[in-house]
Amino acid sequence: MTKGAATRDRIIQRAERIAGLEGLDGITFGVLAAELAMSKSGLFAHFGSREGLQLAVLLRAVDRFHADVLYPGLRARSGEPRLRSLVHRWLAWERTREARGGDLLSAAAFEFDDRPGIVRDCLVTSQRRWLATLAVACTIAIEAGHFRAGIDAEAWVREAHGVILAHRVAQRLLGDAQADRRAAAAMDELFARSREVAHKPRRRRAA
Amino acid sequence: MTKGAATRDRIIQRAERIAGLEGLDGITFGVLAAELAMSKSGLFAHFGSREGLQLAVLLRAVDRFHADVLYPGLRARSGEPRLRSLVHRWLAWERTREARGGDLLSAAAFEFDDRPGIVRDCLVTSQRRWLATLAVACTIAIEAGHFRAGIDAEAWVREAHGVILAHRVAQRLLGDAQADRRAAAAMDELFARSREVAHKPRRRRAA
DNA sequence: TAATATTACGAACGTTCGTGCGTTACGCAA
DNA sequence: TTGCGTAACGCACGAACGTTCGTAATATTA
Repeated sequence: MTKGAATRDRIIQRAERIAGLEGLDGITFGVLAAELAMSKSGLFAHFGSREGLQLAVLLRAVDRFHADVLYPGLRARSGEPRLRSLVHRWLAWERTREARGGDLLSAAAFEFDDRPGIVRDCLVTSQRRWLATLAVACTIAIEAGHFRAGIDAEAWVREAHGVILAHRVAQRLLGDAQADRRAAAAMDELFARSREVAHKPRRRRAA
Repeated sequence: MTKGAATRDRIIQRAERIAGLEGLDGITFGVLAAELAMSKSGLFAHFGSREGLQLAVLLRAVDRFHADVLYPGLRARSGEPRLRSLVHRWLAWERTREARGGDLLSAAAFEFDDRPGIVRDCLVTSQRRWLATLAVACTIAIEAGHFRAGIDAEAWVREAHGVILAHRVAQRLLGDAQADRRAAAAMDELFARSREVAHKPRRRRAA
């Protein structure tokens, strides 16, 4: 059970890159076979169906997300530092556009929002869990006194989510060269605004 | 030049609905011909190419956006009221999911962010223009004293954009039944926070 | 080395895709 | 009513799609 798993890995890895650029629906056995110098059928046998391949790619992406974002982020000190760590890693993940487009997940969120199936279900589950995790972290930050009392944790998470999504559009579609910096600034602003301190007149920070 | 334009309209209208559900790439002459009880070739003749059809659909969507969001929104009183009108109409447009999925534009923003071509170019142009328009409206609101001085208009627009995008994901992918209300609340919060007033301790408004 | 499971292949299938081309039906003005 | 230009059609094409299947090659184990 070693050889098969290895090539399966190679396949998924390659497919992940395609999906990052063209979307999960851009994955086809034909081009994948050509890129990997394999036969379509040999490729097919590993997944049983196209949907199986898409699902495998999605699950792999989720695993990577956990490894790169969730787990390292959780190691930070509980409360606001942990939330900040999680969110900034999220942003960094989203930013990773080189080669294997790192943002397969949020792209799929738009691609599959109206297309029933296992892929969508899996995507919904993972997204829900991730956002819920962030909401918990936010709640802890509030209870720890790092954040102002009265903050709606779920609204906070939606706001962070919005920053992520807007960043992606700015960077990839609109070609804003400073999208990274601006998104980070927006995220910082969100944190600053949430802190439990006196309400002095705020000054803007962006250039 | 009446008969042809009429069926062309019918075609685009139908294609727009498909694109709202499946994305611009979900448009195919085959299914379109079946739905319209026409021949593929007769359909084809109206647009010259698939890309031509996609472009026509996109342009039509942009026109609708202008008619439903931009122009009515601009009629509001200059300054914060106009900005508010624009943004809430934007949200309402995005929310229109019945039948012809109203959000073709932001879906396409993710679909075409890495796919060169006329469609993408057109999309980029229209998006840039829209966001710039909002930024101008925001600037005016600042100069009119409706908004706090020191606000970064472009950052403000990005934040509103984020609310729109996060709303879409919450509504269509995650199935949040209260997505509409929450997005409107987030938008209101953004406005409240931007106003030029004393900084009293803010209370949350969401449930 | 022999036997056996795993892994990959090649060819073909039925569809559907976008796109051409020659021809027919139709709407409108003379 | 006749003529003409536009609009729509039928048909066919090459390519790519996902999928199936029988078979060859390769690993693994005895």
